[in-house]
Amino acid sequence: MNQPVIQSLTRADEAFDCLQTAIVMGDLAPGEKIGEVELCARFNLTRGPLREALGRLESRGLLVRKPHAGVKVVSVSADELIELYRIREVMEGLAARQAAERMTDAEIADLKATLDSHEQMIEEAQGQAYYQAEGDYDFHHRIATGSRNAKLAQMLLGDLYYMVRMYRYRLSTSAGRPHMALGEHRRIVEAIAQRDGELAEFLMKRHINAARQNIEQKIKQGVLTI
Amino acid sequence: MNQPVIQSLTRADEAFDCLQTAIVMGDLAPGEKIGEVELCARFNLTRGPLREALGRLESRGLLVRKPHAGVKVVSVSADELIELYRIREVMEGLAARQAAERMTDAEIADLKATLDSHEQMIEEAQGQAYYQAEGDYDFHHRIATGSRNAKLAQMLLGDLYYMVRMYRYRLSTSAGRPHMALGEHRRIVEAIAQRDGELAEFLMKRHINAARQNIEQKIKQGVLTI
DNA sequence: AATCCCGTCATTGTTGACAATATGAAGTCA
DNA sequence: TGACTTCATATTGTCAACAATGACGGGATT
Repeated sequence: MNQPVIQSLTRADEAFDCLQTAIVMGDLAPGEKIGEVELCARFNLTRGPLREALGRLESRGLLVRKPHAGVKVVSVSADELIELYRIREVMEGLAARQAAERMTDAEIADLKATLDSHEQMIEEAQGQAYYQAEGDYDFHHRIATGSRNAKLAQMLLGDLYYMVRMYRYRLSTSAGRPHMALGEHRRIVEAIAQRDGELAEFLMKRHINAARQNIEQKIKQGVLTI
Repeated sequence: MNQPVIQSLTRADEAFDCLQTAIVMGDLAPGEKIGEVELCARFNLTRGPLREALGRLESRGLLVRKPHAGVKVVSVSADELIELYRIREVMEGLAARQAAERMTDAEIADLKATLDSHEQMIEEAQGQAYYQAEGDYDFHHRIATGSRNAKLAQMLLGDLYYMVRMYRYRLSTSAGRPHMALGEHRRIVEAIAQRDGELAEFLMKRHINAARQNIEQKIKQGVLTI
């Protein structure tokens, strides 16, 4: 009766999830030097599974580890954030193209419905950038999985998005392009619905390119200091 | 005096490298189910560092692990191999474009020299596909690092190339496009030397696209059975 | 005879203790 | 006074034993 619940996960997986979300949510600030014992106490873990999780996170580029010196959360510079968007541009362009070729009609209908709910959420929670960011994440998530390209989805969902989201949370309202992004999303879905892969790729690339330029501009204005 | 040598690496790193090369070289066949104690005996390791390395490899997609059931080398289907090339196409296209914008003149000169040595190696070791494959790998490696895009290079060198090389070794002479590839390489370098990023991207994409079509054709002919 | 259940076994997951190394402070010398 | 060396400490890396879980085989029952 001591809540065995859903013990399907191993401790290392648990540690991995905890650490990853802690990093993404900003509970562990970039550049922060963290000790293993401290983390163990914080997440009720022992060092074995923790170290395994740390290894995975390092392999994914969220942590940097120097032998015998400790581990610290990766701190991405403004330039590197821009580079991330350049990568997203080409990879998500491919994802959109393949999604247009391979998504089922049901998935596309679902995607449209999702956009409707996003629109409603934006109208209701005017200015609540958080929900919008989550909606944006949801949209891109669906495209990635819809590409039916396992490795592509893994790289986008497992690597890039976590790093981007990490900065989204920290900068809170990085985007600030409320309705504009939704319109772009709609056009992309339209292209996918028409099975026009080439157009979907083009629109997606332009969409991410615009987001990058937006961030670049704000950094230049000093609004976003990283 | 017991050869301390260069102990800068930790055991887990050592284990990671051993496992990774073993997988890439085909010493551990895809689908093969491997026990931890067996691996420990094979590579003179203890289970601690080994497990950490296994975690990293799983995170990179070279292994699949089922709790309490063991770990086995990932087996990629023919379709998935093709998908890998689709990803390479867009990512290396970006790498080529950024390399054209950012590589130093010295790096470009070095790259040209590398191609000369490749040409010589191909002529000398006629038909020795191994050396050619290594030369090809070297070329793409240099472009990736030359892009000055850390994350892009990490994803290419740390994720994709290992999976592609895994199949290169297994299929031994997968390529079979000896001089053609070298010519394409030369044209790409030429575009980079002229700082024409757009052209470099286009040529690189076409280059990888051709390689993909070549493999696709051979699979269809039944020459390559995966 | 086939299927289901149960117990043993091997393998994985976890834990705590031990060894090795880098960081930091104190002391000494130029 | 400043810089270098030395030592102590805390932290990380490693190891071997313990616990838990899934897999395999034998037996009984339908």
